Amino acid sequence: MIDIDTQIQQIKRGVAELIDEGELRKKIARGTPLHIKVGFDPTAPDLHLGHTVVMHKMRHFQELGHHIVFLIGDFTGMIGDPSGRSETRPPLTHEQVMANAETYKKQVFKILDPEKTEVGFNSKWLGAMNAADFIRLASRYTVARMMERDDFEKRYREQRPISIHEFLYPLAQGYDSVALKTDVEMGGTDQKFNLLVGRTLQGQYGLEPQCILTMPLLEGTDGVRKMSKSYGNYIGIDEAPSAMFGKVMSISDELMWRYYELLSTLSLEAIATLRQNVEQGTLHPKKVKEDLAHEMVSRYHSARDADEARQGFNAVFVSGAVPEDIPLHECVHGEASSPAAFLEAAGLVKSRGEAKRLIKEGALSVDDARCDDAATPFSAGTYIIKLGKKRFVKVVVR
RNA sequence: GGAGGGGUUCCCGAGUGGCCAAAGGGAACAGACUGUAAAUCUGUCGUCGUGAGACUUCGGAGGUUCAAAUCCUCCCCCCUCCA
Repeated sequence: MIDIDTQIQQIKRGVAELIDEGELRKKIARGTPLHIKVGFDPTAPDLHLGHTVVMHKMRHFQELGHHIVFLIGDFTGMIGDPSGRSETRPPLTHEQVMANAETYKKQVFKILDPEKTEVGFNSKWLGAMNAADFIRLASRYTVARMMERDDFEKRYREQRPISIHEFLYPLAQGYDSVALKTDVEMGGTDQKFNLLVGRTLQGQYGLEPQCILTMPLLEGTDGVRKMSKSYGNYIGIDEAPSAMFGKVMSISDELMWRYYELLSTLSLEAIATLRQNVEQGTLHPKKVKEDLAHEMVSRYHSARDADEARQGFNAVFVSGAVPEDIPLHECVHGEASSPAAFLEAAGLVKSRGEAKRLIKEGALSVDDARCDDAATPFSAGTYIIKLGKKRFVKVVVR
């Protein structure tokens, strides 16, 4: 076994909070692999870089020889983690859950070691409970303690609805820890409340309370809100190399350091050196950001893809070249062959009016020349159309 | 069950009969500037139309009126307090 101090040191790196270090030391000292639980929602199989922060920590535990349970919350998914935004979701069918689980596996094993990962479903024990069991579970927690949760407290204060079943979510998640006799549960800092409920419930059921480890939430590409699919500020780990590269490049310099800290495998010392060099002006921040983008693309695709993405990025945005693989749109001369018409037909804009506005704003260029004319139909031929900075389409007029 | 408050365009939020496609902010998009950065400045931001203008939108359905997001009726949903 790796000695305890080394383990603790590695485990603590990058975490937001660890409850409680002393307890964790004792658990490790037992010498048997710890049972680490991390829960995932069954509805969102499109993982993004925000999810990977926790996964890397899971990976660290695996490397230290511990046992990871990747728990898919197929039962709790029927409730939906209370956020105030989401309504109750319709329960997924068993087939959907299994399909999502497969998608998860495909993605998470880019980070986790499949040999050392147990994939579980919490419907196994939660689905087996009857109404009386649930009442007994609910009796273990009080409304006052439930209202301590930031989200509940806030919504109550703002007179926004809280449904009773939302109280069941933390309880059910907490019960998972009872059922699995979890030693450590991990999650984002937003999960702290739920994780603590698990800790409390374990005590109520006569078990040794789990340790809690929260990881910082990664901000999305806007640098403000946490990365989330619903905010549209995410970088998916299944995204194409060029898209992934471009999205990383679009983050601010300040945010870049945050991404380095939470996503890169570079040592904290190495990152500090980079930062120092940038601040002293001896290293260009764009280069540093490119390296980060390269690292991400290499991890989820390949080093070669990353090289190509870097080249493509610089070709398109620095040298003004046309990217490869741009969509093709065909139309017939005289029929919707005016700029405004084919922009709409090609799906680059939502309406004819939007196309016209953009053209008026000077966003359209045809074969590298700005085009201000929304109405004149194109004559037969092939044109490379650029709308704004990022949207390209090849138009063939017959 | 009773009393009161509320549901507005992607989000927040103003708007109590015509000047409202609806203030303001945010997001988004475009232009300038750059490192496709960020920040900043400028502009756009319901649909159709070159335009004048037409059409659809303010929880839902009806109604009053020359005219309704604004008034009336019924219904649906949310919140608070009392029971």
